[in-house]
Amino acid sequence: MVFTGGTNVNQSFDAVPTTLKELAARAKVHPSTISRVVNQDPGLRIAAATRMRIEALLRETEYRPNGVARGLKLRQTMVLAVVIPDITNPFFGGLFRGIEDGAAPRGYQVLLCNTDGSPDRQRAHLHSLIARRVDGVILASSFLKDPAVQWLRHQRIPYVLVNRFSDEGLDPFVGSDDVTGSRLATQHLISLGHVRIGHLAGQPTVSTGVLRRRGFQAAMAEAGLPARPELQVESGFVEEGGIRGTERLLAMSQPPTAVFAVTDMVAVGVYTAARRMGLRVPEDIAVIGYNDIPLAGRLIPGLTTVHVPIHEFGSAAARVLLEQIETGHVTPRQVVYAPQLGVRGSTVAGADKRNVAHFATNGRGE
Amino acid sequence: MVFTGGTNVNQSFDAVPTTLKELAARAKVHPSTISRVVNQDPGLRIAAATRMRIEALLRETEYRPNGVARGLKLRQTMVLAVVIPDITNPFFGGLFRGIEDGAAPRGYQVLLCNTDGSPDRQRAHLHSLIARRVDGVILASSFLKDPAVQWLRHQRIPYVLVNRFSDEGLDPFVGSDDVTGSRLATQHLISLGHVRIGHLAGQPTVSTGVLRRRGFQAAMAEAGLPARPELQVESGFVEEGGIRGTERLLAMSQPPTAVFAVTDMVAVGVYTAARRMGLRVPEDIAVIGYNDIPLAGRLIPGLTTVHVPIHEFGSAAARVLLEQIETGHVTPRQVVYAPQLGVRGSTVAGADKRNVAHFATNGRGE
DNA sequence: GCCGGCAAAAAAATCGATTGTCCTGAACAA
DNA sequence: TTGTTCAGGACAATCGATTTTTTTGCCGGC
Repeated sequence: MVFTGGTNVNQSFDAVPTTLKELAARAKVHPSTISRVVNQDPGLRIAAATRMRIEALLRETEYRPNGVARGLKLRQTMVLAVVIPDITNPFFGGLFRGIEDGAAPRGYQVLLCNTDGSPDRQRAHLHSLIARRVDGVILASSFLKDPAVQWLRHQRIPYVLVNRFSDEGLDPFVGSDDVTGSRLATQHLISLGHVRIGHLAGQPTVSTGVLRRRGFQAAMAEAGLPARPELQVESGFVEEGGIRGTERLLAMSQPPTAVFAVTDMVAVGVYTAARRMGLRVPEDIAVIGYNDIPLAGRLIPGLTTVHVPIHEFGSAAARVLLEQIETGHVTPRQVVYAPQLGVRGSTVAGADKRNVAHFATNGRGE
Repeated sequence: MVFTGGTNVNQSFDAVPTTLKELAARAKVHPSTISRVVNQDPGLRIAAATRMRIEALLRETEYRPNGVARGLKLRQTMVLAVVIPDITNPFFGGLFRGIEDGAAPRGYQVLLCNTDGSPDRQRAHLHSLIARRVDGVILASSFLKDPAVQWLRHQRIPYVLVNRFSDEGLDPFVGSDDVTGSRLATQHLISLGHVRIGHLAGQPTVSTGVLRRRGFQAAMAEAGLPARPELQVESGFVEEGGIRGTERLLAMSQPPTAVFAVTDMVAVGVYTAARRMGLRVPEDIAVIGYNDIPLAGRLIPGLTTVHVPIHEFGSAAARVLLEQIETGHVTPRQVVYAPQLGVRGSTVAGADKRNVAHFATNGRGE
């Protein structure tokens, strides 16, 4: 690393952004008058000459009211907060874009908080956010029976849970029907003739983990197949857990011929582990994931997965939140999307050639 | 989509978070006294009994000062802002984590703004951020001679440019040496015997685009090879441009045998286009990228690329920014990292087997 | 000549916290 | 007895805007 001191410009921050009071002195009117012009007060009666003078001054100085002072007086900050486990996970990247795309047109900006799955960090972030008086919170990192969510309920601040819930039906929520989705996934594997099917089951502390496992078990039972406990392995929700879980599954005397992973990232772990062990997907082991992140379509073979509208999750969450903010009421509205099966080459050899759809990111920039 | 009204709890937000004044009334002291206890005013002289009474009250009510009021009085919001093209691009995901990891331990939270590469949106975001009185801005979406950056300089607010600069040396900056990096990449291709080398060259409006192209041209010249203009194609910085650019390159009568892509995402586009045209990487076309995003190591074959410390970019940017904030001075400090070549299978067949390093994300959660 | 009525704009209160200054007793010295 | 001194808190100004309330002229009407 090269480290340069740079040219010694060394400016200090002394220039002050203009205040209403200063403008008032310049225009020889009272600050309140300017404020009304700025905010286009409907009941404002003002002499044409004065208005012109003020408007000219506003243009000249490019005056913009101090948002902090405004926030204090109006009791609204025009800031939303998003709390997620980790923005480098593509699922949350897409989710965030959905949220911002829903919030920005209405003038809101968005604070992003990563918890890394730590309840402590989640709690700390939430406390800060409430103290900051953000106008609303979108929480996508909650646990089952999450104390932080219970606390949030009592703060009487608009909030929405996304993807994961804490206590079913008690909170405003946007997500999909995880049981149905995982049943779809499992049925797909069953329909292909798989009998020994493994499940990488997330975590029992998170709703998506529990529900997707439940759907898996339901589908197995409906098909008259045994859902053997040793074939259901906790994996967390990211790649590393998928690798470990796959190693456990494939070390069994009679390993499964197919694996349903609780998320696409876990499914990526299955690919990695299979590759290390010299197994082919889907011939030696079929894999199905959940979420349909952009990466799923890029893997070779393409990852069969349960598609959920990630970006829509975000924009719907923003809608639900803004509705609460604007009406001042919290109806625990639930928006639940129906998941859909997306078949690619990780379960059906050759599917990738038929199914040429690419799930490219809309990414810009570097 | 299923849409449920939810149980009609319909609570309104009437509960008010406690204020200093209310606490003062309860403790029968003046608000200022409580404030001093909360902030552990060093020069505070207070009777033990009074202190106990106040502290008990603080614990009981879980009082936390209103951040907006505090921000107004103290002229600092403890909020930083990050402006980037698109968070769904893995490069920026990693960058953001670096920033947050650097800022959170010091008590800052971070606003995230996506511009989608639009100067208008960038300008709009910056205006809002300044009006909000964020304590500092990290800008990773700037253009060459960017009017928005020039404007930012005059706002006398702490800021740092990351990865891209606007006017070399004029602003605080964290990034890597793009010319060196792209020279490394190009020399690598040359050393493998490639003579007709194509370059997917980003955009001439962005410093990384210009500098990486310059490094490419320099390496070609140093090797006595012609850097033919028709082999240098503008591609933007994401996959779509890589696809289009590759189509143009490969449609030539004498197509290049190797391509240096300005970013890994553009290189992904090369893979996609090559695949569609039935060409193999690296046998028919060698590919090298830039940045070493996690995806690069997952592609098959693995993508040879110029490694830069993405997470470090973020944490260094946070450091530089916080230094400015805390000292109150803006030294246009430049932190420049040396890029390194990372060879994988996209240029050297078989390299993936030797080079088993995986660049997994640290992702948590869904 | 006085008053009502209205246009135009100034005043003042307020949001919630921070912080420099001032006030009140009590203890102690002269 | 009369000051001093200092501990312990109260007061008040301030940050920058918004919004309700008042004030100030000026006009016409009677």
